[in-house]
Amino acid sequence: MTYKSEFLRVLDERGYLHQITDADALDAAAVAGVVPAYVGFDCTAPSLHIGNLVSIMMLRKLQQSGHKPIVLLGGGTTKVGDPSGKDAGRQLLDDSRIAGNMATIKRIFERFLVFGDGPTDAVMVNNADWLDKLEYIPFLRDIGRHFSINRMLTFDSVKLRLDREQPLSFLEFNYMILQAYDYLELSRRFGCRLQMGGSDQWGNIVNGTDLIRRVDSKDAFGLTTPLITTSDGAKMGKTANGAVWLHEDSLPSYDYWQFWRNTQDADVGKFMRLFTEIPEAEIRRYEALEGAEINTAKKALADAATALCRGPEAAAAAAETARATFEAGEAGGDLPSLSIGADGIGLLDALVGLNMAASKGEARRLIRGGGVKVDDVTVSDEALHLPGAAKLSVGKKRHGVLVAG
RNA sequence: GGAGGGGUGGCCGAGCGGUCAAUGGCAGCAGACUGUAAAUCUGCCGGGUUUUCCCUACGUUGGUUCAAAUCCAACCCCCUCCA
Repeated sequence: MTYKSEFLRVLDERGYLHQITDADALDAAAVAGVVPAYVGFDCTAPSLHIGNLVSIMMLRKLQQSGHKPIVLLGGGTTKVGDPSGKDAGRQLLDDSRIAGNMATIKRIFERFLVFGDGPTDAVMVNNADWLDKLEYIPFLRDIGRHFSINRMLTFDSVKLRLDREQPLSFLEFNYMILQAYDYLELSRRFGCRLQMGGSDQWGNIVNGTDLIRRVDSKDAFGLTTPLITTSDGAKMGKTANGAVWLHEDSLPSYDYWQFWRNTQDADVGKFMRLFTEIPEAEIRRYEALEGAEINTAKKALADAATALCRGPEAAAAAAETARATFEAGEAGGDLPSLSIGADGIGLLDALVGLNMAASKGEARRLIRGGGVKVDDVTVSDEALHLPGAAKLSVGKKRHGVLVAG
């Protein structure tokens, strides 16, 4: 369908839309005036990762098209600890850790959104502000009465668990209620009329819109994004070292750039639409490239995505390091480095020290398998001693440098 | 509270007294081929080391045994049914 509002038109064109509760009404609302909208984020870690990026970009599009983004951090729910999965012992975070995480997370958002007090400025709130104060009996009476267990049991998040005979604690069962309550609270505080999230959030979001309708007799909307997978079906966002973090303290910009550079051919266009602001016409041109030419497109993707998240300078530095390393065969300045003393260092220790191998045993295996190069020459001597500066490589992609001194 | 089933390496899942650091599969890493892609084939895939050696590991703690992931006991947790 064609949308009248800039907001939905952009989301549609760029591939962000999966489901909308009432597309026509939301479209009309977005034409008529400012729509405050929110996305909730967990704050168990000091950084968000690529999996959150679609939602972040969506908030950015929202603001760019003249609406108000609300970033909701789950300080309250984080404190309780998400009981999902089978390992019961996930540690509970204390207030100071959560506060610390929230501070760094806010810095990520500042790259994507404009915060302030204006009508379309972004705001960031913490659901601990209201969840902490809830009183059980009044909450049950005012809110709990609107939830039917029969219906809750039909939601995928619950149903799948039960069908698979996986544990589902009462606490977790209550998550959807708490999330619905968050939406109600934001509706009251900021006039929030839209909640967005990943497709797995659909049930929770719909609960929120229903609750607002029942309690306050107001219309509220929900919108979800498709689950972003790579073209071979895997969830995106993993590298050799784990999650692709958005904050530079958790993942160097060079690695961030490399993540995008290594996108599969088939995903380049999709990722450009979702994670960059390259104009559609230009994306089409990139998509038309064939064979090895598509590497140009991947570099453009990496440049643009890194510039958005890490800033143009970090992106340029990463791009230059990659160029020097891969195309000129030199050691680029952004590569991980390890300084060594006058005595030099053993090859195994160097590999471990540069995080290029998790253990000496792994380093040995890599050497035996012919995967390690020193200054571009494959080595076979595990006991090799490196006297001074050198470039180390594991495979084709992972490089590091030893710096004398 | 009662009865039954179950807890194994990042995940799934075999093993059910020695030959078990533990079959398979997935994921991951490396090699070959390429384009820092995909697919395919090959190798690796707990840690250490002076590599037919030593640690650590099959929910937890004890016990039986020359020997336990495997048997016994207690405890913890999960699932199903009953109350």
